[in-house]
Amino acid sequence: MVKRRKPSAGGRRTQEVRSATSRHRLLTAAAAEFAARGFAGASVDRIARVARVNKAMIYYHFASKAALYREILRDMFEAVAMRVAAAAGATATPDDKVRAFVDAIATEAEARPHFPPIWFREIAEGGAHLDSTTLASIAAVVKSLRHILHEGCTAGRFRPVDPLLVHAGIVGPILLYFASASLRGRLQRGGVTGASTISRDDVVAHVQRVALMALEGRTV
Amino acid sequence: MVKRRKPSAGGRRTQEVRSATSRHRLLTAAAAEFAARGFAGASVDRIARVARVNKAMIYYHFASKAALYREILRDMFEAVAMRVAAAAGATATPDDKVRAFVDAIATEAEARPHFPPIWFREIAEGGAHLDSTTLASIAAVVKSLRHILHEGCTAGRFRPVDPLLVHAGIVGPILLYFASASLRGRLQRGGVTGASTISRDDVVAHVQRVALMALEGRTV
DNA sequence: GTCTATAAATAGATAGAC
DNA sequence: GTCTATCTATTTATAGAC
Repeated sequence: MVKRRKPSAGGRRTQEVRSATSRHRLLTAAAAEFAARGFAGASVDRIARVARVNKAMIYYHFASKAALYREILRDMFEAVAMRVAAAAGATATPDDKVRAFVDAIATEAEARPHFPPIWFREIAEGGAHLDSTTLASIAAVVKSLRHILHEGCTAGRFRPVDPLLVHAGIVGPILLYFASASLRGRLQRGGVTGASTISRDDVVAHVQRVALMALEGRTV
Repeated sequence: MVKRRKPSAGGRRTQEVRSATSRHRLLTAAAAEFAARGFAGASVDRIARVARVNKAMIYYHFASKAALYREILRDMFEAVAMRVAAAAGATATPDDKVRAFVDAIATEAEARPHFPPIWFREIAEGGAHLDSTTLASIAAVVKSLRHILHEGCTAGRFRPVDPLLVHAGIVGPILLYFASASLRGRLQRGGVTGASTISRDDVVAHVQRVALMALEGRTV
């Protein structure tokens, strides 16, 4: 998923493996740091300390703090775009493809705990750190969804709805659910009942159902 | 909306007005800074510069950077909780109350441009800066919604659905829409069509419709 | 690939004059 | 209420030894 770009192209196998470990540890620690404090608030000292790697190694593997952050974003959205494209390209009914789209978003959000917080933060700053590659991945997600919706329309199953509205109706709740896990815990202790009894499957099933209802012909 | 708490309780009228202006300018600048860079990334120097106020004034009006941030959070969520409580307490059908709830969230998100980004960021750090007052406001929003849903169930209009699922289905898309305005612009220029043609009313109407469908008896 | 040492700028916060 | 000046810690990043 994460590929090395810079260091010695002709490096020996051992070097590559060692480098991958150090690089990978940095990426993991950095993802947690960026999720918890945002880009501007993240500290490269702290990232290096958590990764148990010398700080100078950050600048050996990456050009800058911003480049490290962009690599995390690129990796995150590439993975989402690929999983969503697989859902859209499969052989299935439009209904099942919508369900698969919802599941794909949830699966990525669950597999990468730092994805929902980082995505929220990147939205908050207007996508300031998104390079063209990552922007293309995000666009690909919307395009996959539009493709699914168009198929559903052609098949007479869906009525025409703006893909971005459907996208917001799926991604918004899913990200909110995964990003707010710890906050729900605090709310529940504060008297809001039924907060943490919702499971991942409950949320996915609910969002799938609601998305499909929004796409059907009926109007409230 | 924002009330002074600390400075001289017996202050003269003129002082209070002067103070309110300086304080208000700081709060406005700080909200923009926290929205754009997050709590850890925000700089009190920059806040003071944008507010055209001496940096030391921040510590005259507020105990610390954290206290300033908490005051912004408190104000934001108090306003939302009040508007939502008004929607829940009005004389109307359960359906109309759900519509009013959606509209209340959208109205606050629109009136305070820094609300969606700050809310996203605060979720991203697990509500680390939420004091008990603000936590109570957030809980009150969920309680208002639960009250509306319960009324609808009693009236035989709604089937029982977890309020937090409905909450996520409303708040997630609305915040996503308002927070991602500038990102949608970039996506559209990158080839995703139909991105910026969606209006506030489109989103509100869509979320209202979808929320009500989710609450009806039918199952997909 | 990994380390130490350090440069150069900026961070949050305070003291004290007016 | 408002200001200047300043303390101390931390920031990103680099130079250069090994």
